Amino acid sequence: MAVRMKDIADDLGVSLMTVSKALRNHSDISEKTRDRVLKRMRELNYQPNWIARSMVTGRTYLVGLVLPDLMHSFFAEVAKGVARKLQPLGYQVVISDTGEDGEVERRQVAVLVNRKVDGLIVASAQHKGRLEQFRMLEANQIPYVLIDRTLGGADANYVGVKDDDLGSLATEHLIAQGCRRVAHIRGPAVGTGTGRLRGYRRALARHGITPDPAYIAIGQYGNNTGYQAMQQLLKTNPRPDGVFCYNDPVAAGAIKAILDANLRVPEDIAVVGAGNVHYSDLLRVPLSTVDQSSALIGETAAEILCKCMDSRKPPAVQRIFIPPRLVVRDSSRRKD
Amino acid sequence: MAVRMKDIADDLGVSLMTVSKALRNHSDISEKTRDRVLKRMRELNYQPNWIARSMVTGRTYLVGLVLPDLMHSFFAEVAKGVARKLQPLGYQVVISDTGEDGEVERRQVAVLVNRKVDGLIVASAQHKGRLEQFRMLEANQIPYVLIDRTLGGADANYVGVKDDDLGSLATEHLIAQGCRRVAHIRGPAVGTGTGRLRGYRRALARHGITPDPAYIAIGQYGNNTGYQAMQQLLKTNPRPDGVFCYNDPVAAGAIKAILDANLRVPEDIAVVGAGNVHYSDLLRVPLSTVDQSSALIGETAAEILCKCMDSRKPPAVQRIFIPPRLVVRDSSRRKD
DNA sequence: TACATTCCCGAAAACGTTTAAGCACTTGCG
DNA sequence: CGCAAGTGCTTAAACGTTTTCGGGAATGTA
Repeated sequence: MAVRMKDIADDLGVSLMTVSKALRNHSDISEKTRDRVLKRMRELNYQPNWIARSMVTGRTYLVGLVLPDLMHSFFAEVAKGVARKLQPLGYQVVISDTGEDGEVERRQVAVLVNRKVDGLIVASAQHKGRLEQFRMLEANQIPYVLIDRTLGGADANYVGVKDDDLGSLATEHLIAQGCRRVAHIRGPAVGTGTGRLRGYRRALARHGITPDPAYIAIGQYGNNTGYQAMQQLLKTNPRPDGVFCYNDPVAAGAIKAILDANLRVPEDIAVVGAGNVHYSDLLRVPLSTVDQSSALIGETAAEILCKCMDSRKPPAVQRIFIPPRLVVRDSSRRKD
Repeated sequence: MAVRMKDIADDLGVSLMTVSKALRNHSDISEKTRDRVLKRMRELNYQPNWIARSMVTGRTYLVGLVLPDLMHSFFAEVAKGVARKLQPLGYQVVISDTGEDGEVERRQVAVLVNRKVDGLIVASAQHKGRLEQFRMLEANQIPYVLIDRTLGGADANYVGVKDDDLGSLATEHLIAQGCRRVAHIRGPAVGTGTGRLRGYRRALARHGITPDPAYIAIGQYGNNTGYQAMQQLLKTNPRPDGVFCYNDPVAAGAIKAILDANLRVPEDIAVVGAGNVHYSDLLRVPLSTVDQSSALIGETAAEILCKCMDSRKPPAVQRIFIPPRLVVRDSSRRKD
């Protein structure tokens, strides 16, 4: 069916090896012969067989991208960033959506390893300490880069924002806008959730505000998490006058709950999210948020991974922290 | 490194073929031998080498999913649906984001074919008639399923809503809500855009309303398309009292434009979108929309593709139309 | 001329699996 | 008893590349 190296070789009266070497610019081949081979390849529209090539080189030019939720546009944008860097280099990206489930993630990583991907980029949904899958990667010499979420104690490549800083930035902003009772709707107990919480606490401390435990609501991952958590916060007395939300979807839910309670945003309660998802300024109240440069995270992770895949010996571990960037919109802009 | 069939064979003193057949439940092997082999496989944690297998069978268990834009949550949800069906069957899904660019799409399809994917699911960004890539797929005997967007004249498997019906449904709804000057912000000139436009016209005709060309605005694909198109519509006199928008992001932009012009939604202008993206009811004005059952589209497409990949001879072409479903929220609900 | 070096090219083996064919031994049947 | 069919396993070849090694011809050097 498809044209093989052998076809070209027979056609030109040279050996298969000459064709193989010519294709890869091996120094062994004279310019004249190489041109002859390359010309014929173009004419016959020869396409190298990746599978046969992988079989012998051990490289597949496949990269796994493991994400907790593609529907969250933060991750979709990361994926675009990764693909933008990797595809021009000949890699294909295999995306796996784990649904924020650590066990599914573990299985998917195993499947990808079995598929012989050359490397992995992972935004892990594992809880602290569940690191077996990464030990396994290291045992198999498969390079990987963590994104968005660090894993406690993992001495691994990482690209993302420092969640402490993100939490501080958002909280400081609310305080600067005049909020004195700043609440927080926190995320799951993975690195990201606890880091942002820590930043929130730190900012409060810096301003001599003692954090009220009742002002910290837990938003499990799900659809209405922000709405429900906010309803809970509204029952406190006095109620908060500012809320820093784990992420934008949560913040959107929170705003809905506030408006449904006949309160105003930001006058009664100011809201800040995180992630700057692309619909943030289309919301009922345009949402202030902390941008994490999702595409940049994807691109940077891809670059680091490339370095690892290209070098025989694993290069020094890199941990790159992209500074969070505050995007102020109506939901936190006090008029005064 | 990894354990191979040969290792197990040597270990058990049988031939490599016995191991291979035992693994695949080939009838040639006695139950006793098979159990012995399978047991040892488990003990050694044997994982078949997909590449070697692909090399000889010609099947990769890779499926390409070509989408115009992962950031659009409609497609992200389709992707989840596809993966949910395919992964349990051992397939991996390779997603390719074309950025709504027909040329990029053509290249990506070629790359995926070269990667020897077993099948393709494509939401094509090609304009009418640019069908070479699909001819190429047919020539290579690679099964494919189109989703969301039909391609004029293509006699291919398809899963999606009938865009005419979607357009009619939305427009009929606006008319039923009392709108008399119904405008339309249309999408690009691919099947989806023209189909919805046709449905819009049909609904107007059914009610004896002659469509005013000035009420049809063109929204090229992009970020602010809905906002700009709506601004254009607001300049007409009399201005429309209802707008059916090509999709939800466009509708969100349109609502923003209306509110910025100090008009009310839905009292002054009712708005309906399409796609029911997951943030639709978090928008400034919760958005009425036409749901396209995105996950179901993905799952159905995956099922059809499986049938094609499993059978030697391509089964009869299937075109499955999923009925659009109206989701009425505030943006089109008139109080009277 | 003799010898070393460089330049092109080719033969053989390998990668891990499946497909196809075949072989020895048992069973079924008239 | 003789032959056909079935059972359980093995051997050989193939899939399309790359890696490794080596060899002949041309060129340079003494």
